[in-house]
Amino acid sequence: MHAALQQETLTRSVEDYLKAIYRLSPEGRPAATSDIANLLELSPASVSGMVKRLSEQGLLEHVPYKGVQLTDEGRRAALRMVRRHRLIEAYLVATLGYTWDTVHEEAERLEHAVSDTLVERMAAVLGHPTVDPHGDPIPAADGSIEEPECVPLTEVAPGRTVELRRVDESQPERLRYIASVGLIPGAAVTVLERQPFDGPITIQASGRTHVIGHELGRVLFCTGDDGV
Amino acid sequence: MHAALQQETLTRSVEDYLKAIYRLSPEGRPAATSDIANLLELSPASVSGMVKRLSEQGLLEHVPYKGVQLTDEGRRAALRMVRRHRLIEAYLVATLGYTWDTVHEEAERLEHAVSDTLVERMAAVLGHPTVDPHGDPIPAADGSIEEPECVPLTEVAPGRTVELRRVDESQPERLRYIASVGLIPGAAVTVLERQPFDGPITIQASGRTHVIGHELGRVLFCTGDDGV
DNA sequence: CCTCATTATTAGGCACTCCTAATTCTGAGT
DNA sequence: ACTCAGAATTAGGAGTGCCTAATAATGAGG
Repeated sequence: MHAALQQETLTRSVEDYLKAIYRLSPEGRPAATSDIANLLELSPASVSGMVKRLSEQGLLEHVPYKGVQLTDEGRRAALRMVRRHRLIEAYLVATLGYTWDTVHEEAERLEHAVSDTLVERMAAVLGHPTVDPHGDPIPAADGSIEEPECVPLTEVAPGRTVELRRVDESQPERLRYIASVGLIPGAAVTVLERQPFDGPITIQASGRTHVIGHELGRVLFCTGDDGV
Repeated sequence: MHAALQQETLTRSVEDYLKAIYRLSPEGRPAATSDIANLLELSPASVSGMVKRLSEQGLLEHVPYKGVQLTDEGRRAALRMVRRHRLIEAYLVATLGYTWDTVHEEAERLEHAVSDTLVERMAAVLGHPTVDPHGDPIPAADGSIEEPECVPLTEVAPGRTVELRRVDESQPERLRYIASVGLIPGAAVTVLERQPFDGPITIQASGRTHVIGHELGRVLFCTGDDGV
């Protein structure tokens, strides 16, 4: 009821908290104070304080010492930010020469400044894209979001060829490396070999063979021929 | 020396103060506290406080009870914001369907969020424009700005035909009216009649005749055939 | 079931940016 | 010169959002 009123008055910080909590609570499992503090690079004490305020405002449900979850209103606000962020990334890459390693930082600031009108115009110019440059799905304006069923490359059986859908990484240097190896969303990747005990993975992508670490494999999400 | 360091840390508020003071001190004449308060819609007391802090930071020169001027460093920062604002306006109008009456508000928020990189890319996409949609000159990246010699329409002699260069107005409704009468930058305007005592002005623009109030005439800046 | 490391919260502070109310300064007109 | 309205400043206070240090709760291992 007062959602519309508050929507106008969320501060930059609040928007960041909501986005972080959204990111940290897949399937609505509660997020821990320390994880939020880590993600936002703040002290746990600061997070405790803000969480308390946001709970009182009805954006979060907080069980002290247990964790925090978004309310419906909080989730709406979070998804609005996610939509903005990903559309801005898509727009900057498509029209202003940004690359996927540089676009995150710019979007991180712009997402708090753009109007709904501007976001929707960018979406229209791009033909209403459904994924951002990293392959992350873009929530619809009504807040609905469709996460494709993906598995990390670390779980693809040797011999299988899969399509790379999403790269869950934000460090620019790592992204540049990943792109340099041809691992961009849409690429076909064949797993040639997988060493046991979280060892390296040998793959073929864009016709070349590469050995990648297990840790890197964990951020590369793929769908296979059978839909998984 | 510490200019570069501070550049990174100017807050939104500080940027707005600098921009306001720049606007209020043509030719470096000091700006009055109350004028700044008016423009930013703040109390004079708030302005006094901020002015004191910014003076201590070296962005302003303040003579208490007299007025405030930008230092070189403050002017640089102000011009940077003006450049951003006007380039953003030009970009939004050129590529995202904005009109001159709606673009100011969006730019007002974006100017605080964009990176130098983004601003320069927008400039490049537009072919480095020199004026914004209202005809205001866009400062160069080095801070130089070239104000064309203009006179308000209220000072153009009857019978003269001039070119409308700049419309110094930001209220959307007024801008829509002005555009509806064909008074956009670049338009040729002939002054047919001027009533005395700040009375209305009869003009011809886009082949039609209009009578406009003195107050409106004061925001329409023109250059004539003889350069003035 | 008790202890203790981990995690979270509260307490107390600070910087920023705004406010209203009270005070002080300035300069124009007598 | 003096007064006084208007402009500017200072005083005091509030909300946000962060911090460090101190305290409290949790739950895993002995």
